[in-house]
Amino acid sequence: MDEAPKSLILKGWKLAFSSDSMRGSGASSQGDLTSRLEVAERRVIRVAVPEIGNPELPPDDGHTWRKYGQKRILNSIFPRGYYRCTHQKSYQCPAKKTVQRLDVDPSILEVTYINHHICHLSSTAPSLAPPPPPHLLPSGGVVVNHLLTSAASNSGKMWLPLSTETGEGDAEYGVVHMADTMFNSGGAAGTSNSFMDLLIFQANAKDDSSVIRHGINL
DNA sequence: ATAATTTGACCACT
DNA sequence: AGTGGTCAAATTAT
Repeated sequence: MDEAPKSLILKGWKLAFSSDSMRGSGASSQGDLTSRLEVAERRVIRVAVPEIGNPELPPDDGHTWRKYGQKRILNSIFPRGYYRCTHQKSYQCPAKKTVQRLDVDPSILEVTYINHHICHLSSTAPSLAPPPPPHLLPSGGVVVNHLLTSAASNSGKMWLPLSTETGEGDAEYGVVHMADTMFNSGGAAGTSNSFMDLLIFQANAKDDSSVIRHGINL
């Protein structure tokens, strides 16, 4: 029902990136399933929702997502959206992502990325996806990319720390650069790698010419 | 017509 | 039993 141009919404996005692998919830307690079968790591990114457009519209990370479900979570007044890589059908991209609005901060969207993208391999998309930059790093990856491809030359980027309102495990973090990541599968049992690199990426919309959108229509 | 989104129900795990 | 997650069918949008 809404047909708001996504391209415009991307302007002025603030991204808070926190990488964190392995959580204590669920499987880690028993240490059974955490063997190595499910290496699904989850990265939690916080983004400020734009004042315009759908507040639940997640930022473009350079990949197309297909919503496959929405569920209401206890504790949250807002429902959680489940997205999957559109290429999963064509490329089997295991990448998934969930978008949840913080009840405490409706202006913040908590996007949880699960798994990495494996698309980009086949160049079936010649003129599609001009965004080269967005690439997750080799492991540990930082999925945070900027849609400002053409604006790469733009120097209006600012990295600053974003809030910590929850004051939970997300204690204060210093600004960092891209996560380095060293997690790997398996070994981690017991390894305390609760590190979280947080970085905020503010896209300056100085360059309107930046093509943030990639062909979505078919 | 195709593809994506929507909503509900089902399933799995805790 | 409850919650969270996924699938499936229907609907809507492109």
